[in-house]
Amino acid sequence: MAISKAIEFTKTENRISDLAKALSHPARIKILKILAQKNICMCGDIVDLMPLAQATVSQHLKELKRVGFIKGEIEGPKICYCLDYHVINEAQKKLKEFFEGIIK
Amino acid sequence: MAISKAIEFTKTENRISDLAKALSHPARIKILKILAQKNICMCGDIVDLMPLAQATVSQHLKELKRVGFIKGEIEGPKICYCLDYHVINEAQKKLKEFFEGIIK
DNA sequence: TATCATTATCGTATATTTACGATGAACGAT
DNA sequence: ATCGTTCATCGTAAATATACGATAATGATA
Repeated sequence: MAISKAIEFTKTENRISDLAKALSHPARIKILKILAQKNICMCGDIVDLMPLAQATVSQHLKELKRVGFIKGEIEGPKICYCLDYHVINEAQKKLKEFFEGIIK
Repeated sequence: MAISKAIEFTKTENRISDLAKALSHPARIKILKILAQKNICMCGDIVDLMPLAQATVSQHLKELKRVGFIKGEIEGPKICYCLDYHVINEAQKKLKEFFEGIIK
C-alpha cells in the first residue's frame, strides 16, 4: 500500500511547466521568432504573418505576456510588443538545468 | 489589410511546441525527475511519490510516451519505465537552438 | 467631433486536458 | 483454477484551451 503521498509540486516544477506551457503551441513559438527578428513589432504585423484571426493572435499574446516572455508598450493607438530577455533567459536556464539534472 | 497569411506552421515549430506540451504539467516534470533518479522504475513506485491517483499518473505517462520522453518495457506483471535519452537530447537540442535563435 | 486604425475583450462553440473511480487484462503465485 | 498484483483503459465530470466574429476602447487625424 502507499506509504505517503507527495503533497504538492515544487515551485521549480511549477515554474518549468508553466514556462513550457507558454511554448506549447506552434503559434506562440512563431510569434516569439517573429518578435526576435523584428526586435519590436506591432500586433497587426504579427497577425499578418499568422494563419489565425486577430482575436486568436491576441489571446496567444496574452498567454506569452502572462508568463512574461513578452512585454507590450502602448505607443499611440498601437502596441509595440517586444521580447523580455530577462524571462527568456530564465526559461533557457531553468530548462537547461532541468535537462542536465535528468541526463546522466 | 492583410496581404497574405502564412498557411501553416513549420515542422520545427510543431515539434518544439509538442515537446513543450509534454513538459507543460508539473506532474510530468516530476515523473521525469523520478525516472532520472531511479534510472528505471515501475509505475507503482511513481504513483506512491505523486499526489495523484494511479489512473491519472498513467495518463501522464501516456503523454510522456507519446512524444517519446519515456519507454515502458513489460517485465512480468509490472512495467519498467525508463527515460529515452535520444528524445531527451533532441528536446534539449531543439529548445537550445530555439532560444539561441531568439536571443540576440 | 466624427472617423479611422489598432488592439483587447466579450460571447460562444468546440476540442482538449485533467482528474478520478471502476473495470479489465496480463502475469505470477498459491 | 483462483487469487493478488500491476497497470492500462473506460466512462465521466469539470476545467482549460483554442478559435472566431462582433464589439468596445483608445488614440490619432481629418
